[in-house]
Amino acid sequence: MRRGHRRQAVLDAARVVFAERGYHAASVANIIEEARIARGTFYLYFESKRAVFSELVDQFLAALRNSVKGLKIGREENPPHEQLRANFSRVLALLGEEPEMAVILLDHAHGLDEESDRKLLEFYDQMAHGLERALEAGRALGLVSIEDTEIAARAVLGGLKEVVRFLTIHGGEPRDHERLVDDLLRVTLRGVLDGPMKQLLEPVLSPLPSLDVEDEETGAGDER
Amino acid sequence: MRRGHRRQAVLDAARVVFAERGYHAASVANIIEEARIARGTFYLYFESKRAVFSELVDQFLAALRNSVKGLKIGREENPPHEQLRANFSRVLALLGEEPEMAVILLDHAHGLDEESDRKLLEFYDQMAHGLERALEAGRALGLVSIEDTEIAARAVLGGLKEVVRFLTIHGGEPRDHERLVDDLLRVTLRGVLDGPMKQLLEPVLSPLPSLDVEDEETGAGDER
Amino acid sequence: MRRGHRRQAVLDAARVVFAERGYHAASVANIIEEARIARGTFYLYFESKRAVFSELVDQFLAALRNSVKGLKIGREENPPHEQLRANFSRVLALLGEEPEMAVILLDHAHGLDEESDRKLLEFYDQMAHGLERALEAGRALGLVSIEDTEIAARAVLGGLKEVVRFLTIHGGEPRDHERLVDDLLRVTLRGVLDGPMKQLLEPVLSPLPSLDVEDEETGAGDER
Amino acid sequence: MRRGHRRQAVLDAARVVFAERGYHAASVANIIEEARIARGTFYLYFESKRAVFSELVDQFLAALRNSVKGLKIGREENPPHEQLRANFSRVLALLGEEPEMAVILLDHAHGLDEESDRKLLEFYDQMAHGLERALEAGRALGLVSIEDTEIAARAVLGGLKEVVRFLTIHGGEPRDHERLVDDLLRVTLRGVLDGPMKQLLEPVLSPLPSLDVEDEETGAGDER
DNA sequence: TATGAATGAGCCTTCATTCAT
DNA sequence: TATGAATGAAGGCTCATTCAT
Repeated sequence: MRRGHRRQAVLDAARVVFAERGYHAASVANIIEEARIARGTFYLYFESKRAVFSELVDQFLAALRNSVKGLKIGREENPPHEQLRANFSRVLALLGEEPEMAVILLDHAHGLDEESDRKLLEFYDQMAHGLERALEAGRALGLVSIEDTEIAARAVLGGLKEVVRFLTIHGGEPRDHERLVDDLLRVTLRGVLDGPMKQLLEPVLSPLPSLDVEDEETGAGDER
Repeated sequence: MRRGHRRQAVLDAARVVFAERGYHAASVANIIEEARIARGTFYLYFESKRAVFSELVDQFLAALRNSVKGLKIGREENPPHEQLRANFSRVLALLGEEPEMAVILLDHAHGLDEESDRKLLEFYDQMAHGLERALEAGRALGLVSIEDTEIAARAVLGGLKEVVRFLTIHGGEPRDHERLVDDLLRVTLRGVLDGPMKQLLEPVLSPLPSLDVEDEETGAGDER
Repeated sequence: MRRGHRRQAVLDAARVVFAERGYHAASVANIIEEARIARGTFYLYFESKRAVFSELVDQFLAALRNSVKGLKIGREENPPHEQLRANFSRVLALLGEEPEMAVILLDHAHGLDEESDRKLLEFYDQMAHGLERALEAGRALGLVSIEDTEIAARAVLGGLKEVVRFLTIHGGEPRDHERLVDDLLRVTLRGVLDGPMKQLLEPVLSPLPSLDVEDEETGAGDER
Repeated sequence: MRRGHRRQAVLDAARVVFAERGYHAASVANIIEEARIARGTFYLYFESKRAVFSELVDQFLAALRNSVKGLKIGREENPPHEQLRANFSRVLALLGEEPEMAVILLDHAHGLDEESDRKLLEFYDQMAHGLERALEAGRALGLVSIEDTEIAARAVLGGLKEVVRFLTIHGGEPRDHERLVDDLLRVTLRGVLDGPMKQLLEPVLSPLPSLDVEDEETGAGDER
């Protein structure tokens, strides 16, 4: 059996097992059983249980990174919202294709060790920063009104994550891909979008979150 | 030392240790060291390591549940968006006050056992259903346009979770509470809000997510 | 509460608990619960769990010893077999009155530590020696034919023990005391064979135990 | 090292350790030290400390059962007393060959858990029932006079057990096997009384166990 | 390269005993 | 004398990793 082939088989088995049981509950025994190899063989291809896990996560994070393109603004480029939509679509497609990795990433990749945590944090930071830059660009163009783009970016990121978790882990009813992308984009963008119509919207939006000075809800009584 | 006092001390120590290292990396040895008690004393108050963890999570979930009030619609009630804002405010305040529990809940409470997973899932389901009902109510009033309220609710929930994770775990710069609540509400509501001003907004929104028939983006470029 | 009274209460509780669960499965917690005293109180009266157990056993062994009288031969004395019968009767009565102690002695008093084992061994040795001396006296009088009186004594002792175990632990149907004593004495003194056919059997039996020189049974085929 | 070989080595070590210290005082540490294996190796072959112990006992009980043959009556069969003698001989030989198992069985196998207790009790019940059937057969043939065959069977069983205990645990002087078997058989079948004086004694003995119909001893004077 | 028996550090838990009140 | 919270030694068991074949 070709070396690379065997190695991949271990990765595949590990992915299934980790997704099913999480990092700690998954034992090397489970993995070699799934991969139908001997104990020692496992360590011929991977240094440790942690190493397989890390490789799975690293590979997948790389794929996710690759599926996200930085927004480019220019006459020849697609309009920003289309670029954003394409990113959403690719990311959701990737996660949909690899539900095991979605589970692993969302539920089991945290808190294993400093190194892994750092890498994961870095990844989400990158994603968030990408979104943030897009929002800031939007602000510069007068399309985005929200000031705290860092928070907004995290919220958008979190919305994506939770929807994926809902669909893959919670067993939510599968959605049509295009429609799902649209819905997410709408929820996301209509929240931050703004523009020349802002004035018209104000009557609707302003009563909402006490944006205005004369709004006197002191928030008192809201604490538990 | 009063019995309840000592028990609380163990809970406090456990909270710190679990937040710092996660459930598995945290040993009973760590907890009793933090609590400065003997090994046996720990088991005087808790049946097992799992039991302390569960109690921490259960208590906190209960507090979170209590901090969320179902939206009531009526003349004497506050307007829905204010009720929603109050919920956001209370939840964020609670999580802000107990950052350790936020860490535990968001990063370490998954995948420990079926029972715990079920409880956690149930909790998030409840929160999501609450939001969903609110959205559906909004739709009935013509305020909310998005159809897939289930997805929208999950997205909102995820936004909240991720922002909390960002602020407590990723070490994001702390925000002013009121402003944070406002921002989250804006991101959330402007995404789902709709109403009489919709027509005016269409020129801005319609090019976005291929809502219109004549929109010809075939989804090309979505492939990964 | 008088000191002795309280102490006795602990002993009583311990007896019940030890008989029910055995030495190891019985915890100090069980005993104090049964005695309805506090943990510390237990140690006011006894040095250790082992100490209570030892005291129970020692007391009972003493009682057993007291119930056994050495056989006296003389004109004014009862005939030996009556003295033996009386001993059997008293021992069985005592064990019957304290089934818990019978259980403890027969099933749970072995192998706890060197010291206790020695005492127990000593006790059984004494009992066996008493029987042995009786048998030897019988031999001197030509009443007892068996040569290995040590083995015979142990066999008799074992018969007694097993019958008691059967009646108290195995839940054997209770017997009428007098009849039981008689039966045990008969089995012991005359064996199980009897009846009008006894004389006829003698020719069959006598070659049995290779008492005779001309006995040619090679015993071949009996080994496994 | 062959798998079965290592497993047997663990069993051997465990047998020695359990016989020496009893079940509770024996630790897995003791066993692996005796077997000169690592901690984990022990659990490679046995599920638990209890499991090794049970296997030892179960195996030995099975061997004992196999060494006992039901008595068969018929022209071609050996006479019953020879069959009985053969059984005694085989059982004693087996116990003599495995003194550790004798110790374990007699002193340490009680009271560990319900399941084990049940099995042990069952074993002794089987042995006792075997003896009982033999006695009943004897009664039918007019060879056995004792009525309470259940008690008699237990007494015989107990005699055997105690003699084995004496020889293996109490450190009794080893006996010649054939002679020992004979002696036990004699004690069992004919009791300890014998000799030319037997006939003379009959008038003395017979009033004892109320064998005779016309015997009117009311049991007076026997009470303790 | 492949195997799987062997290893041993480490963890959770129990429970007899102590001690401050 | 009585209490019961606190103690900590000790033991059973798991499982990632190693190594001889």
